[in-house]
Amino acid sequence: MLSKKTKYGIKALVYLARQEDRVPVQISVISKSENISRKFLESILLTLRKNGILGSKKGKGGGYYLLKDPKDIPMTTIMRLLEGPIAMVPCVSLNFYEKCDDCPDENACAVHNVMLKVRDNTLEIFRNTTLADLSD
Amino acid sequence: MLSKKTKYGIKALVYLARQEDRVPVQISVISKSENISRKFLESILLTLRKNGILGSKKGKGGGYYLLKDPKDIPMTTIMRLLEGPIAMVPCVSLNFYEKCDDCPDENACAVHNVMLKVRDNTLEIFRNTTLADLSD
DNA sequence: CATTATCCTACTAAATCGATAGGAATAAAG
DNA sequence: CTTTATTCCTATCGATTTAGTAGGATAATG
Repeated sequence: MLSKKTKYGIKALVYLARQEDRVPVQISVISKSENISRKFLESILLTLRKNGILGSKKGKGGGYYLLKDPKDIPMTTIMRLLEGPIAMVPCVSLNFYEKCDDCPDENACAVHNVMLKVRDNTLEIFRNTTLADLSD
Repeated sequence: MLSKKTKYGIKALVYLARQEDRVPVQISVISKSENISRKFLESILLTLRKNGILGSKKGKGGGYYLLKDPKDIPMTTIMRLLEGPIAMVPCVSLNFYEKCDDCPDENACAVHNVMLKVRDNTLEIFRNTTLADLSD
């Protein structure tokens, strides 16, 4: 299940992508429009900024804005940043790989093999979907 | 992320599917073979039995056994039973549907639409994969 | 009746989730 | 230079979920 953090993060990014110019948008504006707790959204936007997706400006007229063109931000990037691994088990994760304690041989593991298939399919979708696609 | 419960459950089912005859297998045998905590596995097998996947026999020579042919047990059934929804958001779930609090219009929601696509793909895989496939 | 197994309920420690609180830092406007 | 508006940052918190554990009840076998 997708966390609210990720869901809210995506919604906020879509909101920013739909802005015509790159003028900073305040947290409170997004939070009201998308029905997201202001403080919670604040922490989400902060991590997006710290990871190079958003820029920010303090003080009056400040807010957040996209640093890149929406079509250059794939879902894989957003998901990995906010949600973590895309795979359902760590042993089939590309970016968050971890060996299973209980499993002596990955290639012989039935779970491993189905989940590999699922990951490939999901990854394919996320790779081919950018923030621009979401914003249409 | 897949819970250990689901992962262990699948592994145990595969173990049972690989048995030649339908003789009951004791929890402790499976737990040792698959490196799963005995007590934890006990509770997992219990829910599988309560949901018509496994049969059980008490006392000496007792244990758990599959009630159906492995090829008649699709991953969808196992997943929904142990893990819950297959979808990443409740608003695109077939069996565990729930409306989002924050979302006034599902069809206009960017998150909804990507996740619908992901669900379709994942579902397709799980529908076409049975316990028999996992056991090969 | 003794042994061997599942059955069942309840409990628990640790982690994660979804926030919330409150002030510091900074930028703009007057 | 002061006020106001905003992000920045750290810390905390209650609820829920996860991954078990404990211990006895129940039933089948010999």
